[in-house]
Amino acid sequence: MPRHRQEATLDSLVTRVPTHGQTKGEHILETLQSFAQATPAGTLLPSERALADHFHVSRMTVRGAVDELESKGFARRVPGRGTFVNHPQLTHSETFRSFSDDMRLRGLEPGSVGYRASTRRATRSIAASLGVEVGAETLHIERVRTADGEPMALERTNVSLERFPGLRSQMSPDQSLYDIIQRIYNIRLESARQRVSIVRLSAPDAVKLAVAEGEPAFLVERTALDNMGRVVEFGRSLYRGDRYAIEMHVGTPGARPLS
Amino acid sequence: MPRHRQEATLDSLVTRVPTHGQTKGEHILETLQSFAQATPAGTLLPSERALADHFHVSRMTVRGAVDELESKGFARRVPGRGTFVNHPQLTHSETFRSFSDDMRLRGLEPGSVGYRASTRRATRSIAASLGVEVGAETLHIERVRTADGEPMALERTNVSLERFPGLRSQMSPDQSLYDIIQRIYNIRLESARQRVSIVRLSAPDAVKLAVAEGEPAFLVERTALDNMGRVVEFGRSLYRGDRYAIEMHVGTPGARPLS
DNA sequence: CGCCTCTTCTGGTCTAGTCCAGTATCTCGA
DNA sequence: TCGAGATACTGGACTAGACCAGAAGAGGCG
Repeated sequence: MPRHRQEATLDSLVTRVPTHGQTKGEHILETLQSFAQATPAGTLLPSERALADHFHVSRMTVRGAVDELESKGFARRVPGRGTFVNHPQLTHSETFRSFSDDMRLRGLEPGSVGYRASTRRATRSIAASLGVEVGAETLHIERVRTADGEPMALERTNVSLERFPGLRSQMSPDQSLYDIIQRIYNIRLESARQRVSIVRLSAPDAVKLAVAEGEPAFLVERTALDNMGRVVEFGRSLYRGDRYAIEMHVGTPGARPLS
Repeated sequence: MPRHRQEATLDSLVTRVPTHGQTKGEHILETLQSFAQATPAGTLLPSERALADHFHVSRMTVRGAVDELESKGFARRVPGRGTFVNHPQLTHSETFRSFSDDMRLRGLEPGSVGYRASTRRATRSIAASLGVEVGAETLHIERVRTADGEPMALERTNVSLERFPGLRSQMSPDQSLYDIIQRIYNIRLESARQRVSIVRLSAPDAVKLAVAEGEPAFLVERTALDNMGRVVEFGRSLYRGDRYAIEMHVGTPGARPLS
C-alpha cells in the first residue's frame, strides 16, 4: 500500500557487522540511531514488524531498541501511524554529554587552551568525592574549554590514577576526557550527579575566561559514574554566564512529528 | 533458601484494587512504587519471577514495570543479586516537578506572597510560545514564591484561558498551578522544555526578592507540555542565585544499594 | 579452618506468538 | 461528489516459555 509521507526503506538501513560482544538489541539501536541522524526529521521509520523481519529478530527485541531510541529523543512513536525520526534539539536530560559533544550539539566547535595536568595526592574532600583513600594518586586537569575559539568554560577535574594508570600520558589537551576513558579503558560514562549554582568569578578565573572580575558564572559540580555506579570523575567547571545557558527537556521527550 | 539481607515479603505488597482503565503494568508499577516509598532503601525486592507469580502476569510484564520503577529512581537492579529499593535524593531529571514539590523535596516549606493575576491579550511572542492566536485571552500570574517564608523565586507565568476557562477563579495564591490544572481539568503536566541562564536582577525584581539590585539570578524559561505534547504553560521565573541550586541526575539513575 | 566446587538463585536477553485500539486508505453506494 | 464501511496497517500490551552469565549460599575436602 502506498504511503504518502516520506518513508524510509529497509534497503537504506545499512546492516552493519555487529561489533564484538554486542547484543542484538544494541546492534539494532546503533543502526537505527545512525540512520536517524542521517535522515531528515519526520521521516517515517519502517514498522516494528518490518524491522523484526529485516534484522531476523522478534518484534519484542525491536521494541526494546526503539524504546531506547525514543528515550534518547531520536524517534517518536505515534500509535496507529508509525514511528518517526526525530532530531533532539535540546540537551535531553536523559543523555549525559561531554563538553565536546555538548558544544557540537549547539553547532559550536569545541577546543581547549591552557591545558595543565598534575599528579596530586587526594585531599580528604577529593578522596570522599572520588571514592578513593586519602593520599591516593589522582590526576588533576585544568583547562579552558573554548567554543568557536572563544573561552566558554574553565574546567577542573580529578580522576583516580589507581583506576586509570597511565591516563596522564594518554590524555590529550584537546580531546574529551570521556572519549579517552571510553576508548582506552573501555568504560562508558553514562550518568552523573550535577549541582549547578551561581558564583561570581575571582580575578584569576575571570582572566582565564576573558571576562571582568565579579561577573556571574555557572558553577557546575559534577560526579560522573560508570555503568556500575562507581565514581570515575569529580570536577568543578565554571561556565561563563554571558555565553552559556542550560537547555534541557525534563520528562517524556516530546517533539511532535511534522503534522 | 535464607536470605541474609533485609528482604521484602510478597505478603507485604498490598495488592490494591486496580484503578479503572489501568494496564496491568501500570498497576504493578504503582504498587511497587508506593511500597518502595514506604520501605528503607537497600531492601531487597522480591525477584521478578516471584512478582510475576504474585500478580498473575508474565515476567515480561513485571520487567516492564520494574524498568520504569528503575528509571524513576525507586529501584536499582543488580544482576545476579536482585532488585533493591532506592530513594531518589536528587531532582532526578526524568521527573518534572512544580515549585511546591521541588521545595518539599528539599525539606523546605513552599509558600507564596504578592499574588497578582490578570487577564491579558496574548502578545505575538506569548502567543507563539503558548500555541494560541495573537490577542487570545490568557491568564498572567505573578507571585513571589517563598521557601520557609523567605523569598526564593519570582514566578511569572502565562496560561491560555481558552483552554482553561474559569482558571482565574479556581486559582489560589498559595497552591501549585500544576496541581490545580491536574485536579480541575484532569490534565497531567508531564514534561517541559527549560532554558536556564544567568541574569542580573533589575531594581524592582531585586526588591521583590529581597536582595540587592544587580545580584545574579537564574532565569528559568519554561514551556510545560501535557501528555499529548500540547503547550499548557509558558513562564519565566527568577531564582535567587544565593539561595537556589539546580541539582540533577543525568543519565541512568544510580545510587548503589547498601554494600 | 580455609578453599573450592556444586547448585540455586538473580537479572539480561530473546523468541514467537496473541489480542487490542487507533489510523489511514480504498471502495462502493447514495 | 461525497460520506460510510470495510480493510489493512500501526504501535501497545501481554503471554509463556527459553538460554545465559554472574552472585552467593551449601558442602565437602584437605
